[in-house]
Amino acid sequence: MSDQKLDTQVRKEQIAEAALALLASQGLGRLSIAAVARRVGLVPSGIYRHFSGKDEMLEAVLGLLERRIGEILEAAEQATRDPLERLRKVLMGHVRFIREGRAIPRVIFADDGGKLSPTIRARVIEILQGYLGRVAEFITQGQEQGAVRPELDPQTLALMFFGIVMPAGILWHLTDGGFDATKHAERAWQVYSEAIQAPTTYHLLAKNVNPGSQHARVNEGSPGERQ
Amino acid sequence: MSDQKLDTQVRKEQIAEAALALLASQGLGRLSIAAVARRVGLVPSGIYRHFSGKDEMLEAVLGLLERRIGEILEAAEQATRDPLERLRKVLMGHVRFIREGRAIPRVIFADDGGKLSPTIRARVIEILQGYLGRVAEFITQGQEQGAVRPELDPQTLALMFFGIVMPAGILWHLTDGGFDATKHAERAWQVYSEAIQAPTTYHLLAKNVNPGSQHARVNEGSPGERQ
DNA sequence: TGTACATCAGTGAACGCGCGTTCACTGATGTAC
DNA sequence: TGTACATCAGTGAACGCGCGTTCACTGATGTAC
Repeated sequence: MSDQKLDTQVRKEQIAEAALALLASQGLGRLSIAAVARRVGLVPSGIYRHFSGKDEMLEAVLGLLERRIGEILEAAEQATRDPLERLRKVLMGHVRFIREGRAIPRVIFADDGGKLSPTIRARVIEILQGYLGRVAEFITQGQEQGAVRPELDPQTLALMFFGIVMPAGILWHLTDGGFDATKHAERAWQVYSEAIQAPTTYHLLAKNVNPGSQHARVNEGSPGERQ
Repeated sequence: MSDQKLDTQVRKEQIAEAALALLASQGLGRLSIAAVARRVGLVPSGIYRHFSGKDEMLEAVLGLLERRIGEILEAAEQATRDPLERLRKVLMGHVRFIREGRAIPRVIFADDGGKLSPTIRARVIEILQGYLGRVAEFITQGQEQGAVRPELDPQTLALMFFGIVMPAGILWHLTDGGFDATKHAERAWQVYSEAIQAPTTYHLLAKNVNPGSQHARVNEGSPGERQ
């Protein structure tokens, strides 16, 4: 069945990668050893050369998922210093993942009706809370910079942010891609960002026009067009 | 196993009810004939006296679920004429259901990784869209009455509303009730309702002071206290 | 009111299926000489 | 460079389990006389 023998370290990664790809369409609970083995070109029992059992494989795939989520967050952090813009980038990153059939939301929200072992379940919670914590950090940064209303609870806003992604992902999967997740995300983002934004947002333009300035002007086009 | 023989009409309802109760902890895909039978005091094969197969049973349980959701919406409609207040009541109704371990969100969002038959999947979409449609109606009413910003898309707002309930339900289940869904719903509602509210909300008091009036005043206490 | 019968809800054994897992094996690969 | 051997990734048959489903049966219930 398999073309060649491979080092277990390489195979482990291959297997985790294959499992992650399958998660997009199957959910964590329904992911089978057989399906993963088939995708990687092995016979089901071959998986046991690299993992002691299903749970150990799931832990590997969750670790991979965690890294992928981290990558979206880091990409957003590196793309801009504006916290709101970072959040928008994260949102769009998620939507892209959904559309590409990659797993992120499916795993986290499917939750699979208690089929998961306590270990795996705890790991899912850990990843979800880690994610929400980092989104909340973006929001806190926004508050410190005066871009986000200071009276709002970052944790609540983080979960509401998640509440934009999740239903979009579910509807997208449920309708086999018929639901336009991108459009929803864009529209919802407009409502969301306006809701959390502090009344005056000079600082937002400040970074574009003159990073150090506290008093840039609003909506007057590109710097060169000033009258 | 069973104490008595019952009319199939009665049993059908019992079975659907038992299945709905189990959905809260199991999700639609993992719901087993055996578990439902046990709960209703029958042997697994006994279910087949009343339903031709699992799918027919699931259709019955989805019908019941649809009615339950309808009840929440109707209770909200009868409780008040204020569209925003109606939405708040719907939200709190959902949260109560989550806390009582009743099914609504679990079923709809679990989506169970493609395990569902096309018929059942279509039915889930139908119920979800019916629900979202009615929430969108509340929002449209709010716009007509001037309570909700007219430029916002009702469908988007409906899905964002769903985005408050869903993550709360998932976290609640995932943490075995450790997550405070009520508190989240209340905080999220504050953000959400403020975001969608039209800047001036005269009409809100109008209904309390004088249902027919277009020009009631704001924030001056009870009608008797007018100066 | 009492008896005979048809109906049909409920039973339990049995099935095929996919699953996770085990285990004795095979044979390609890398290493020691 | 060539040979002998140990290692260990990959195999395929077999298992127990829970699942949905079937089927011949049992026996309580309601009805006809």
